[in-house]
Amino acid sequence: MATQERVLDGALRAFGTRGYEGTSLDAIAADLGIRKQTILYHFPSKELLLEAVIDRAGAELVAALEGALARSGPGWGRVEAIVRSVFRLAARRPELLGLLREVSRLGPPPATQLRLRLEPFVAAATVYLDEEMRAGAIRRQDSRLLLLAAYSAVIGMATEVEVLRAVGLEPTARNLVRRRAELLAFLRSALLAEA
Amino acid sequence: MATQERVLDGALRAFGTRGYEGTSLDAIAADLGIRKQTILYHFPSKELLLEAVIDRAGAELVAALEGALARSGPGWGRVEAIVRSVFRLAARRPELLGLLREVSRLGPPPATQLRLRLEPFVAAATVYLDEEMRAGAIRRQDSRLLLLAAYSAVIGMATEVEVLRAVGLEPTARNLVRRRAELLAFLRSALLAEA
DNA sequence: CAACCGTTCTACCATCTGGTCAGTGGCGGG
DNA sequence: CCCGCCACTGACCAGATGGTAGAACGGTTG
Repeated sequence: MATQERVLDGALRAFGTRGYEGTSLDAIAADLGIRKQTILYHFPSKELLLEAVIDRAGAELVAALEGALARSGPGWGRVEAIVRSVFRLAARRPELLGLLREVSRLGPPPATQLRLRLEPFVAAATVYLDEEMRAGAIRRQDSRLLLLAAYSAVIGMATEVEVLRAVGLEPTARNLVRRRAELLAFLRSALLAEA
Repeated sequence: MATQERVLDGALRAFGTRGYEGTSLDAIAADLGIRKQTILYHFPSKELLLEAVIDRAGAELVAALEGALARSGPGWGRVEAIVRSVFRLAARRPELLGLLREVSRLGPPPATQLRLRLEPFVAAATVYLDEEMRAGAIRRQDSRLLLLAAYSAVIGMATEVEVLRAVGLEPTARNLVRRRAELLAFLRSALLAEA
C-alpha cells in the first residue's frame, strides 16, 4: 500500500484508541516501521495529519452508513440497518467509532470539520424521523433530540467497554450480538408509536 | 482552602475537560498560581494524582446520586431523580461527567478503580430495574444491558455538546431543560411497560 | 550519462514533560 | 532560643515531543 495511506491508517488506529494527545508521531511511525520524518513529509504537521484522518474517517463512516441504508428496506428496516452497520464497525473498525468520540472531545476545530462531513447524513436522518412521525409510525417528539438520544444509546451500547464491565458483562463477540438485539428492542419501544 | 484540595479541584477540572494526557502538571499549577513542585509534594506522581482525583470524583458522583435518590419518591420517581441529578451535574460540574468519559477511555487501571467505587450504586440500580420488571412496571429485558443503554442516553443527552451542534442545536441553559424533558419522555417509552 | 524529482533517511533542535534535590520560610514545642 | 517539621519553591535533569535541514537513494527523462 502507498505510504501515505498506511500513515493515515496507522494514525486513525492510534488516534481512535489512544487519543490524539496520547499518541506521538514516533509511536505511529514505529508501528508502521518507518521514521517520523516520513510522516511529516506527507503531512506537514500533527494537526494537519489529524485533519486528513478526520476527512478519511468521516468519508468511511458515511460510506458504511449510506451503504447500509441502500441495502435496507423501508421504515423500521432503516433503523435496523444503521444499528447493524454501527455494530459491524464496532467489531471490525473500533478505531473509527473511537475517533468519533475523541474528535467530539477535542472540540471546535476538529469537531466542526467532522460535523460538516456528516452534516448531510444527519439532515437525512432527521428528515426520516420527521416523516415517520408524520406517518404515525414513530412517537411524536423533537426529531433532533431524539436523534441525539438514539445516537448516544447506539454508540454507547456498541463501544462502552468499561461501562459494560461495570455492569458485570464481558465484551465478547457473542455478547456484542446480544447487545445489538437488546439495543434494537430498546430503540423499538423508545421510538415506535404504541400499536 | 487547603492546597491539597485546591489541587484536586484543579486537576479534576483539567482532566475532565482537556483530558489526562492533554493536561500537564505545569498547566494545572499555573491555573492555581502555584509551582508544579507543590503538586508533586502532595501527590508523588501524575498517575497518583489521577487516582486521587478519581476517588474524589467517584465519591462526589455517588453522593450526588444517592442524595437525589434519598429525596425521591418510589418507582418512576427514582429514574426522574437520577436524570435530574445528572443534568444538574452537567450544568454545574461538567468536569465530573467529563472525567467519567475520560476514565473509561483510559481503560483498565483507572477505569477499574472508578468502577469499584461506583459498583454498589450500579448493583442497586440493576436490583431496582429487576424489581420494577417483576412488578410489571418496566418492560422485561436484561437489566444490565438496559442500564447501559439508559446510561449512554442520559450521559449523551447531558454532555454531547458537539453532537448537539451537529443536529443543529446550541448548548444553552434553556436547551438543557428541553433536553432533560425530551430525555425523560424518551426513557419513559423505552422503559415503561405498555399501560 | 546527467540532471531531476519524489521519497525516505540521519542528524539535529527547541521546547515541554514528569520528576529530583536541595534548599527556604514559617511555626509550634522543648 | 533554636530545633525540627511542614508546606512550598528555584534550579535542574533526562527523556520525549513536534518539527527542520540536508544528504542519500532510486527511478524517469532529456
